[in-house]
Amino acid sequence: MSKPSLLTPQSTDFPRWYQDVIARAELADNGPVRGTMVIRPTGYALWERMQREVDDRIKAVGGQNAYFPLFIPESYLKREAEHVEGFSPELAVVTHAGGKQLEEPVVVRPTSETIINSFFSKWVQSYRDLPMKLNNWSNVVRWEMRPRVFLRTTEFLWQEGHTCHATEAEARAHAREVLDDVYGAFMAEVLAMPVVKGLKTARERFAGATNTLTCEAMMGDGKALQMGTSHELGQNFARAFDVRYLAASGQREYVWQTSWGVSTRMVGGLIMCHGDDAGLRVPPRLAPVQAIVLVVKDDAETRARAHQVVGELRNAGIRTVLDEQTDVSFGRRAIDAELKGIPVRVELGPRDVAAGKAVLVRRIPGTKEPVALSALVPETKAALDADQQALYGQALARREAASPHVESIEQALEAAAHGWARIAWSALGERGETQLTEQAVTVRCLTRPDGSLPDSCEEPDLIAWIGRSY
RNA sequence: CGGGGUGUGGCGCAGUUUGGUAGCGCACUCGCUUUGGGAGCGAGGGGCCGUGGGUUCAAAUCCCGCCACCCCGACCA
Repeated sequence: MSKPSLLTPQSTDFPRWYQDVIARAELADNGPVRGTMVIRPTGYALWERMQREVDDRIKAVGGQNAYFPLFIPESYLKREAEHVEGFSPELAVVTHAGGKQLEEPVVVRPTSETIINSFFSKWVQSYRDLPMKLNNWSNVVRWEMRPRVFLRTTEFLWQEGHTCHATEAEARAHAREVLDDVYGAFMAEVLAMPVVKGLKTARERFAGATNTLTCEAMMGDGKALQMGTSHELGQNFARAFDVRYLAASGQREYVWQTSWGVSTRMVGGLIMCHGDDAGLRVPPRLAPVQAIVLVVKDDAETRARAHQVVGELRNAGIRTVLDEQTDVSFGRRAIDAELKGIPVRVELGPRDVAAGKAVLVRRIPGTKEPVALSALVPETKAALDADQQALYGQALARREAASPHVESIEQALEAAAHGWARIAWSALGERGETQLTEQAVTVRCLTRPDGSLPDSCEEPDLIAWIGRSY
């Protein structure tokens, strides 16, 4: 029996491949309104795991969860000039409610800086109230021109952190702490995605920010995806919403602020970064299901042994499910597990049970080997650890191989056909950036030559990372 | 908004050039046989062919208008 290729080869038609994986792994569907997304249980489980991991890290840097309204008075958006200019084209505005026209329209939040600052102005009174670090897990709406499932949907789920600090230095340090200890660490350690952490250029900066810090990841086809972002807001919103505190000196001062977020886009990034032609590959530390025990044939002894194996794996702290639907063909079940990217599959049939063994199938390296049942737990643990590292290593190697250092705009454009390029920011400049934009290539971010995060775009000797995005 | 393309059962498509009353694969239902890599055979159910008009004895097919969606750009977590 020949096995047809599961998916379109990703090298030739990557977005199509991506859509295919999403549909066939039962992660999400398109909603009835253009650009909206319905997340299925399998996809949502990935998001839940991400939420939990990110939430833990937010709390570790002092963040507290709160909740703010979905509807924002239109006038709030208008208080910060750059902010309203940046967001107005993509706002969903409610003009009618309760059966009549509203006196003042309300917008469905595209982000919550304005509404949260209206409360900060009440809640922040003294230097003793600072720093105030709030986080809002919410949904937001941005009517984008070109939606794409998970990557850029009209409605998306995210977390948005908003903080107030007494000094500029403290705010800047916090924006960097979030980028490194919350986002960068989570992406590297859990998502197994190496990210370049850098500064956005003025052109790419968030509307209303004084600096935008970003995590950029390379996808399997060489394109770039902004995985998360952390903004220094300066005192822009503090002035617009009158967020002031009484300092120890007795002076009233405006606070210095940050805001930062990651979204369901990370689910898309995960798929496009690690997926292959057989579907998803989910890093073990993230995987909602780390191991699936598959009963090969309808046999009482095999079934009993499989239940026992599941118990042992669970006791060892491995998130495990049992598949004993022997009325569905073996191949179907094996391939479903593969498509969904479950890191380890334990196949157990009568032959294995008789031999005191099981077949350990690892999704990430694609290996398959018999393992003694007595050694199954340690072998599974070792495989999960090794494969988490391997996935990160593969992604990093791909990025390094596809990010040459170049010296001219022509060379940069050439490299951007397949991946990224690194070029001296001084050799590019804002004029060069405009020139790249005409070819749909953008400056993803600026870093120092050693890859660290610069203090500002004006620092000498910066490196511009350039590439295409979705 | 600019440039391409597509609309035909739930999904993916053929049929359109050369009009003759709709077909294939997957999925679904039932039965039997299967189950160590997307099972096989048999029997079924399901479509006023995007939409409005026109030509014709006859339109998925030809003509005119409209609408929707997709892809490539502008937007972007």
